[in-house]
Amino acid sequence: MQISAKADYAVRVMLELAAHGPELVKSNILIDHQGLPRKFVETILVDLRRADLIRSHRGADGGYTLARPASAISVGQIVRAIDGPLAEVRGLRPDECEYTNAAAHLADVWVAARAALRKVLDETSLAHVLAGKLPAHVRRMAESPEAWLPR
Amino acid sequence: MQISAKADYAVRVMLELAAHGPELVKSNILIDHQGLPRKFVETILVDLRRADLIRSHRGADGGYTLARPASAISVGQIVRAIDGPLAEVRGLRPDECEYTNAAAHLADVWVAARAALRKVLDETSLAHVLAGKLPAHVRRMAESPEAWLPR
DNA sequence: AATTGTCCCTATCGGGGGGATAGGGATTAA
DNA sequence: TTAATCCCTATCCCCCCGATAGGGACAATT
Repeated sequence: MQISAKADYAVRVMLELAAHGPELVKSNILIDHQGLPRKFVETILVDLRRADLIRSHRGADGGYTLARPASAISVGQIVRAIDGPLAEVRGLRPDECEYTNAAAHLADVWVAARAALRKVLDETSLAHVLAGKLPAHVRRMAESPEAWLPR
Repeated sequence: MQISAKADYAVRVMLELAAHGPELVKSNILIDHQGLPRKFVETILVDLRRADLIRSHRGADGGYTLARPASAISVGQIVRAIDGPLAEVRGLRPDECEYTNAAAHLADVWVAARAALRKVLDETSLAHVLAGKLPAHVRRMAESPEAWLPR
């Protein structure tokens, strides 16, 4: 149940692109602004382009830009492009899991967990995060004081 | 964002224990009923005991039993005992993450995601899963048809 | 006290993947 | 032609995941 460094980096890079609007941004800018490891992020940028989340331009005056408006790209899409489907169990999607005996209803729990994640990650766009104005139900989640307590 | 095999196995073992009520259950029974790898599950049982989620008894007529009633043990507690804190980012809890520039508000998103997970996993007990009667808000999540669609 | 059945501990393994780097090739603009 | 940039492949290290082996500790029975 952890979020990979790669996915975290990917979202940060995308946010940095969103902040620069439609203009081309060089990888060095992204990397410096967020303080990320160079070569590693380069491979992430390739992944993001292949997932059609960003567009690239080579040569002098090259760079990267979002493939769509920041309001049309969700955090969930980015995480999925990098890490694969949300909340997999032993390499299976939650809905593909089959359980017997006492565990018969366990799949329902994993599916609910995935749905809960989707409600946050798929309904929060880069534009939301950039502006610091999250959707109401996400904001309520993040604002609750107990959400910030360790467990 | 995946649920480890170890955590999945742990929950299934716990459910099997819950199904047997307060009586001692031998590891072989648990393993056979759920079709799990023997030696691997033995190490999981040790972890669960150290986390004070189960009690064990050695010798002939030994076995395992829940440390508390099934209604007082949540799926979240089990997952946490096995995999560590929910939704960590680069080994840090979401609330410990610090971001700058365009990513300034990203921590809010990770915290919201964790809170969403907690709402499902921490409020669903073994008794709920065993009976197939999940808490209302979890059931609503799991029942939504789109929750079962891949993305 | 010997036996038996169970849990318990440590060590180990193969494989894979996460995080990261190196080096150079391809492309574009000037 | 040159310089800047993205792009690709390969590689590295290391840790962890999933899983196994073998034997030690313990409790009950006899």
